[in-house]
Amino acid sequence: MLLTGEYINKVDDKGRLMIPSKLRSALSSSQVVASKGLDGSCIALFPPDFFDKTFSFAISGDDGMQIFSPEARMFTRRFLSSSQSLDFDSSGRVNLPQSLRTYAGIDLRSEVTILGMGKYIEIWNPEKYNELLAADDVSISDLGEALAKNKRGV
Amino acid sequence: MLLTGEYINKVDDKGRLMIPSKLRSALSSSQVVASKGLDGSCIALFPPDFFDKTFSFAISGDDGMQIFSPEARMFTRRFLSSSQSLDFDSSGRVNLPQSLRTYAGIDLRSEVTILGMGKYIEIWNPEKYNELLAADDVSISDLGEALAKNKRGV
DNA sequence: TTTCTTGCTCCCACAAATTGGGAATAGTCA
DNA sequence: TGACTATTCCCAATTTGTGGGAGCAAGAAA
Repeated sequence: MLLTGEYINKVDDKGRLMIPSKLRSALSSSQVVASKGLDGSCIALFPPDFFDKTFSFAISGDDGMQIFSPEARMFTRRFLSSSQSLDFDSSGRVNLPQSLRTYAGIDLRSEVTILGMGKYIEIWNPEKYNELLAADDVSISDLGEALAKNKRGV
Repeated sequence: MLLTGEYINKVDDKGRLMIPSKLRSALSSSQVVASKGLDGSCIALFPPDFFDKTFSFAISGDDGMQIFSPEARMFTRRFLSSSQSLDFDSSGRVNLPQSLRTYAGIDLRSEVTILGMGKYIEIWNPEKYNELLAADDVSISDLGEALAKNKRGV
C-alpha cells in the first residue's frame, strides 16, 4: 500500500515521534529502517523489505564483489552506516536516534513535517523543508509534465 | 461521466465537506484521492483510477528505481506526498485533511467553492478563486480557441 | 396547494488514536 | 559497588475521528 499524506507532529521530550495511524497501517510492519534522507537534511523511514531490496546491492550484490567498488564503499559510509531499524511502541511511536535527529536539525519538543513518499517516509524540520521547497520553485504542473515526458521517452 | 457545475458548501466544525450529490453520482466511486491542486492553492479531488493512471508513475512500480531520480523525489514531495484517499461517509461527506485545508486556506466552518472540472473536482477558498479569475481575464472564447489550435498542432 | 421524496445540516454516541506519565531495566560514572 | 542517568516499555486519561440518525429544507409530483 502506498504511503501518502503530509502531517505535522511533535517530538516529545523523550525523543519519541508518533507516526500517524494512516501511515502505520500502510506500512504493515511493526518496524522501520531509519536513515539519512537522500535529499538535504532529513530522516527517511523505510519499510524493512523495501530497504533491503533497494539498497542492499551496495553492500552485498549476489557475488559479493561490491566490496571492491570504491563507490559502493562510499555509499555505504555516507548512507547505509547511518541506518538502523526502529520498532514501534504499543502507541505507534518510534524513538528517533539522537544522531539522526541532530543530522536533521530536529530537537526534543519540536514540530516535524512527516511526508508519505509512496514507498517510504520523510521526516523534516519544517523550516528546512520550506527552504527546500522555496529553493526550487518550478510549478507542480511543470514538474509533472517534464517527468511524464521523460518517462515516455524511456 | 463528466464532473460539472459550481457549488457552494460549508465545511463543518470537524473538517468534513458534503460533496453535492450530482458530483457524487458522476464519480461512481465511494472514494476520491485528495491532493494539492495543480494551479494555485486549492484542493483537488480525483477519481482513484484516474489518479493512478495519471500521477502515480513517480511512486509506483516494484523496481523502486524512481527513488534514485531527484526529479521524481521532488515531484513526490511537492505533489504526491500531499495526496490521500478519502472515503465518503453515509451522508456523502469527506474529511478534508488538515494539511490540505491549511494549504488551500480553508478554515473550519467556512464556505468553499466546489468546481466540477470534467475529470476531477477542485475545492477553493471563494476569495482565492475570485482572485484567480480576476487575474486572468482572457475571454472564454479566446481560451477555447487557443486550446483547440494547440491540440491540432500536436 | 398539499404531499412525498431527496438532499443536507446538525447533533450525539461510540470507537480509535494520541498524549503523557510512571515503573522497570540497562547503562555509566565515581 | 552504589548511585545516578538514560532508555524502554506499558498503562491510563484525554482527545479526536467516525458513523449514524433525527429533523429541516427544497424541489417534484399529484
